[in-house]
Amino acid sequence: MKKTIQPFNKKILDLVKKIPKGRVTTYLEIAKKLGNPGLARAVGNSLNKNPHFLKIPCHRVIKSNGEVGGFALGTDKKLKYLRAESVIVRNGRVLDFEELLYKFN
DNA sequence: AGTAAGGCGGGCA
DNA sequence: GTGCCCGCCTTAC
Repeated sequence: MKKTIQPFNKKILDLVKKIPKGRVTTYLEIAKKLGNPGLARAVGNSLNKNPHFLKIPCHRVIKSNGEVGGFALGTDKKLKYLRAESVIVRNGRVLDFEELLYKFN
């Protein structure tokens, strides 16, 4: 098996790193940006397996339906970080996440 | 609303 | 090196 697919992860890292503070994005957006919406799982998988936590604000990435989704360190942590960035979270769901959604162009 | 199946990369056996 | 199972999801039944 070859090594880590650079384009895939790199793209994810690049996109996620570009998310402004207090802004969020969805796995779907990233997946679509990568060329295939079906990549959603693979996207989260990479963020989870890869120790990019110090470099990538994974907590700014949520599910496409507004739920914060999961988090390697714990969903509660994710909520905490989001709140710390002025993102209002209610019962695991981001309020007006559509407005906070950072769309890559 | 809940459950099941799906396409994709990564990690471990 | 190859194969199988899993996963921070999405969509359809």
